[in-house]
Amino acid sequence: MGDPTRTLELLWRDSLPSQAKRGPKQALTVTAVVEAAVALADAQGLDAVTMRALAGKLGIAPMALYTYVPGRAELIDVMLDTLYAGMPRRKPKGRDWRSRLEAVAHDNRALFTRHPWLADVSTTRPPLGPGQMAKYEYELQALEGVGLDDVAQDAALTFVLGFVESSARAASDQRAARLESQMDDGAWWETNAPLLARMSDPERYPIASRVGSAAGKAHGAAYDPDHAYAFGLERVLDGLAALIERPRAPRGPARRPARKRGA
Amino acid sequence: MGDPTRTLELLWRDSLPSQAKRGPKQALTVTAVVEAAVALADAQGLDAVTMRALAGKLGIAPMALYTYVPGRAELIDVMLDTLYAGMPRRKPKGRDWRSRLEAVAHDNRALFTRHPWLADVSTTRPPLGPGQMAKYEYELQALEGVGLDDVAQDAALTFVLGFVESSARAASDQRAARLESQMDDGAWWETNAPLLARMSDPERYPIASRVGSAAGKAHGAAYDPDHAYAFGLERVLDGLAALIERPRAPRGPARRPARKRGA
DNA sequence: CGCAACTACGTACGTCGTACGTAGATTGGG
DNA sequence: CCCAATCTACGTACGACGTACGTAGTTGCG
Repeated sequence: MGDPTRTLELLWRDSLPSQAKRGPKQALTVTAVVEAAVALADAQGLDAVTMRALAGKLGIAPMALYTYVPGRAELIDVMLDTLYAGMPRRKPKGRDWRSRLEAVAHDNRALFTRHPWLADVSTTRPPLGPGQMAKYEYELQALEGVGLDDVAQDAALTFVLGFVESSARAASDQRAARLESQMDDGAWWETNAPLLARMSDPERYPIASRVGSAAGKAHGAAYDPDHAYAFGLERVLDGLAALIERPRAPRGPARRPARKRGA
Repeated sequence: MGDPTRTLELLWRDSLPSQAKRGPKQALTVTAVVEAAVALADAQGLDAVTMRALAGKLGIAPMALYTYVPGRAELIDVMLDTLYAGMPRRKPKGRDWRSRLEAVAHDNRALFTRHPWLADVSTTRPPLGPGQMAKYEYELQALEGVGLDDVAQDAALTFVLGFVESSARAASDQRAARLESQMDDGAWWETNAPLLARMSDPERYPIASRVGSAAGKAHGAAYDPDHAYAFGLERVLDGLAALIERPRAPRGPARRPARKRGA
């Protein structure tokens, strides 16, 4: 990422008092630049967002971009926050925490689906912009009033979002591998099966062979992102349920004894 | 990553029948190249593993590397598989599945700690090398005999490993941000607090302000990777427990009705 | 022995982000 | 009102990077 302070000013540019400036007016706006960059990334991936390509799309010289944005890293920061700002904000407060959290997960997954290049960006610790802020506020609502203290609330949300990002990244990795090798999973397997069969005999790897081929047959591929997401989300929510719906005990150990935290 | 078939041959190079070759013998071995690359990545990060730098370290010309490895992408594939091959393989079969899985998670986390550049690599779907294979076989043992069918066994392991990678990546992102901004969390906060205070008033973002500052105070930073890992791992295991230790019911719905899989 | 195959490597190309300097437009202060 | 301060836009250029390509030299098989 880029220089944090400079990025902060950029992110909050709309809320910031814009003092009158001396020189000529800018032909474009930061927002327009960011939107063009997002469109470019959506269409051709993050690698296609080069300063030259973006400038060409906007009809300006490459170096003119630097009057809008300090550098490529900061541009990407703003792209991310812009997307966050545009996420849906429903009001599903009436239902149970589980469906609320599920909705949060789905919305985030949808964002990764719509903008696959997000998988190439560090979304865990982006600079704190207005979009991120509003997103955080909104998503925390899903966990309000379920009996978690503030620290646990934050940790739980981080946990859910981390899972969604992780599965989105796995899906993106698979997509990239498929694109690169120019063949689908079936063709890949056909090409490499002979070699693999000779290498990975079921005697050396009995469980791996059994489980691996079972999973492969079930999904029609070595890895099924949709199934991994559906499976994982259930586990994530069940895991949080064990924390939230733990039998009320004002003090003392819960059903299971407390567990030491490993290194 | 690189060309799959060529990479496979490279990965299984030790098990493959090496037919006698015509020309002069190679001065180095693929293994030596890979080990040097790992050392370089450990010391200075994955970006520092340039073909020129690696060649310099090995005392050969940059282009000579291409006689050992088809390209940089394939080199990284082999680096990853080499690390997998060297992971510890204990025999904790006696204990319960939970501590077995916990050990698997810890071992993987330790690998990310020892080699932080792994966070920059797609570890979810690497080419199937001997290291990956042995790792898969070993880690599946933790889930043998707990009553999961083969497909669920694979999904459960993927789930656990995905979590570990996700938290490792978050930790790595934070480390990178710290390095780049040249200041620790305290200094960053001091610098940017005035700006942030003006932007993010607690009236617009009440929950975020409350929870965010509580989490910040508890960890002494905006994000605590160790806590996120400890918290998350408990949830991961609890979530799997809900699947594994589900009350035996030969057929029909479990305690909760089956859930539809979202898009 | 001769030739095919292989290693090692030097040069060079096309890509990238962006530092730097400059020309021209704009506007606030005297 | 004017000019100096200040900002925009941009051209050129630098130092990375991965790696395509061609060549010289070495080895071992037939």
